[in-house]
Amino acid sequence: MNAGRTARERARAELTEEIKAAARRQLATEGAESLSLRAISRELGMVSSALYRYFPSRDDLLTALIIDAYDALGMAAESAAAKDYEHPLQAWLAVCAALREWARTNPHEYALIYGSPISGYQAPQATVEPAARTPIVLLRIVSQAHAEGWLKLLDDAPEPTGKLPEQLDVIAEIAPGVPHRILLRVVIAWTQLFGMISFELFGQLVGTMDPADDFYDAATRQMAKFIGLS
Amino acid sequence: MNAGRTARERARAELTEEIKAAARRQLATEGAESLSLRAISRELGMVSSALYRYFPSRDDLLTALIIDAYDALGMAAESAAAKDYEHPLQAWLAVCAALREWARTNPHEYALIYGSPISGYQAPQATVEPAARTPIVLLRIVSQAHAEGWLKLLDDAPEPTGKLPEQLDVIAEIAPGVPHRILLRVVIAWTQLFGMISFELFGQLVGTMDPADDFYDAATRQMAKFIGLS
DNA sequence: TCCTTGTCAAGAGCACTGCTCTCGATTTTA
DNA sequence: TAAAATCGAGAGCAGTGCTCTTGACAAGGA
Repeated sequence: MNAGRTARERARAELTEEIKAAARRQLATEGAESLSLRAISRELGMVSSALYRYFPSRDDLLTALIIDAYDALGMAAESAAAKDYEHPLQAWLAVCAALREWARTNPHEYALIYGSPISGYQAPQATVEPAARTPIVLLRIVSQAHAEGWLKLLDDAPEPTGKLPEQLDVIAEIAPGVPHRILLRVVIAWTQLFGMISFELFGQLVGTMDPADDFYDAATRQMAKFIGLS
Repeated sequence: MNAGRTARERARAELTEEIKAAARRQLATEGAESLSLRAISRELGMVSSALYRYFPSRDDLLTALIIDAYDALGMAAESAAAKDYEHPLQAWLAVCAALREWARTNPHEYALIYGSPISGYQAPQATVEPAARTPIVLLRIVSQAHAEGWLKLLDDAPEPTGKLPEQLDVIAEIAPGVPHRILLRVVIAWTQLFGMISFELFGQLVGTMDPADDFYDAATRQMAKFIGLS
């Protein structure tokens, strides 16, 4: 990490990390929107203007935090998928559980990436790749399950039409060989998954399915079956 | 509306509406978080402090806007469901389309109610009832379809266990007689629906399923089939 | 009709925010 | 060693939510 380079560059890298750490700390207690550069600089014992040498604007700091959050979530999914499972269904369920677990542990960071976009904030291209890590994990499970002959749809899923075939072709690059009918259902399951997590975290389930443990378990199982993982 | 009452009270009611209208206007262009009381008062030609006579705090204004947004969305769903359909599936699809339509037309108001909760803002009890309008519409369609014998699950959906039975009992009050297995799937479809809308609006689909028209249509159809509306 | 009471907009002011610019001091590079 | 790049500190600007006081006005009872 600190390979060679001048003392200045090492100090800069360290301080950059310290700023992000303080920002994350503040993010956890307050909210995403009330993240204050001045409060961070105060916590770090420096003057607010000095902070702009490391992050040109508040949005740049947010972008860094967003990328870190995507990476952390992707990492959680990947390490859950890395274990050995007898059946791909177990891998699917484990990843789903890990995603929810991470979201519940870091609600504000989850809201940062899957909540409403920050006002006047445009997500830069750099966030696209880390954002793709999580859905890629899900797709790989399905892809591998398909290759090993585990997938079996129990109803006659219709063949996608319209713009869907070419859109699914893009996704098929990650999961080669998987039929479009199944890929479409994976995307549906993906939206269901994060819709469910968001609803739980954002309080939409209060009064009905909250606490959502059993609901989450049942839903992930049924959606796994929905895509052919029985 | 303006029944009787003194001139003062009528003026107050009018100004309250004007403030909300200006806030909505500002909400549409800017974002939810950058909603400024001072900007509103400037637009209305009054001094900022005067605004506090109508809304004690920014949160109170937000609460009013949230309730209005829930009501507008609920209204969109209800009027879509009010038409005559030959088959409940058509009603389901119409309501789903109306929800997406409203969300795409009023993205910031949608984000206000289904996005990340405002930092330090606690949704008051008054928002619960208007928030329930939309899911109730969906449940009524399923309930009526069940009563008329339209519902038919094509796979062997498992019977809900754990805390689910008593949680689904609460929902069953709106859709009496509908089996728990189906109710659970309606909730799953509900989370899928709003997960999909949020993903489209918040830019999570860019690069893959965007534009999402065909995906939305296919997903709503498959989820309708998932709950037994064939 | 007068007059008290309650309501109202206005203005000043506080503490906070993101951000910019300048100024010396320090470090790196040539 | 000298030039160039980088750094933290400080002042300052324009904006924010919110509070408090002041004086004007309308409503309703005597």
